Amino acid sequence: MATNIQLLKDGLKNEGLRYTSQRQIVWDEICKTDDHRDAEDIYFKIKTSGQKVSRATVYRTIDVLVKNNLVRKLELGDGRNRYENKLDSSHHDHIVCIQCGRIDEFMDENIEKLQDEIAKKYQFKIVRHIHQLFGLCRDCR
Amino acid sequence: MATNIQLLKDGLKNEGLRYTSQRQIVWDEICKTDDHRDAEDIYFKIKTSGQKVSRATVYRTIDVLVKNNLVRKLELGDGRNRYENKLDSSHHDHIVCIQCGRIDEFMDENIEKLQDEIAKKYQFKIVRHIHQLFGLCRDCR
DNA sequence: CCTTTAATGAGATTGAGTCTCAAAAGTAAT
DNA sequence: ATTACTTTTGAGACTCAATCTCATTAAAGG
Ligand SMILES: [Zn+2]
Ligand SMILES: [Zn+2]
Ligand SMILES: [Zn+2]
Ligand SMILES: [Zn+2]
Repeated sequence: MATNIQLLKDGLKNEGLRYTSQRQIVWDEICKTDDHRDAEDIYFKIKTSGQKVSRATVYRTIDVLVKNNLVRKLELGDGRNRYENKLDSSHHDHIVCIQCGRIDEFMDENIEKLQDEIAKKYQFKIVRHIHQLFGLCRDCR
Repeated sequence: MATNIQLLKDGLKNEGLRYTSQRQIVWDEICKTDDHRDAEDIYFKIKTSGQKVSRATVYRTIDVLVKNNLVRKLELGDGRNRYENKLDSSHHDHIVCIQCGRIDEFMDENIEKLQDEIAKKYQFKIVRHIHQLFGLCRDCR
């Protein structure tokens, strides 16, 4: 956890931003699990734990963390963004159960390479991608 | 265009739904271009053309068309769904310019196959996927 | 400390999309 | 056509995630 604090401090310093207790609280909460949670979840977890961070600050801090590459934003296309810490996870994409909400992670080096080739073909300089598979998990079929 | 009308009538009949002038107007508007437009765009295009279809009906009709496989919904993760007609286009994914909004279409048989393998590995039965590449197009670099 | 500047909180606002319910219109049988 | 029944429509209220406003609070550096 000590290293998490330093990660945050360094990230903020790099951007010329200030280290505050609220930002630490939000970052701590996001580091607590490897789930893919939305901002409201994170906000209410903090709230019910008795700590005081406003909704606006939670949203603003999450944006800061995403920009600083500490958190990844997951766009599932259902109107709620999800977030996951990037503490130890390298790049991956997601396979989502439309029944129970279970989210598994996958990473396929070949797909990543093919994406680069597509970018070259269309003469785009890619900065990010969204790749999600939706279906029924083993338990839900 | 005559065939478009029949496509709509058949699609509605299959679902036990009624053929109405409003549904025809919405479907016509979506068939007019091969763009990837959001519901508000479609609504205002109809409105400014002098035809009268309410916002609620435009949204409801688009849903009907998506369910009937006449229209594809595109989830770009920015809070606005886009729609495109499926008149002649087979399956494809999208490569999007984050600067000018340009959307190109791509389709890679190998990626599609690799997705199936991932689904097998994770024991999911896939029903759809989202795959979008975001970056700068040639003109915007 | 003191000053400067950024961050926070409470609540208003936005914007896409959905819901409600009375009125209108399609459908089928008489 | 008339009637009876059911679905669809329209206007506007409502929802929900997310953003914005602005007065107050608190970092950071000297
Ligand atoms: Zn499941
Ligand atoms: Zn993940
Ligand atoms: Zn561009
Ligand atoms: Zn397309």
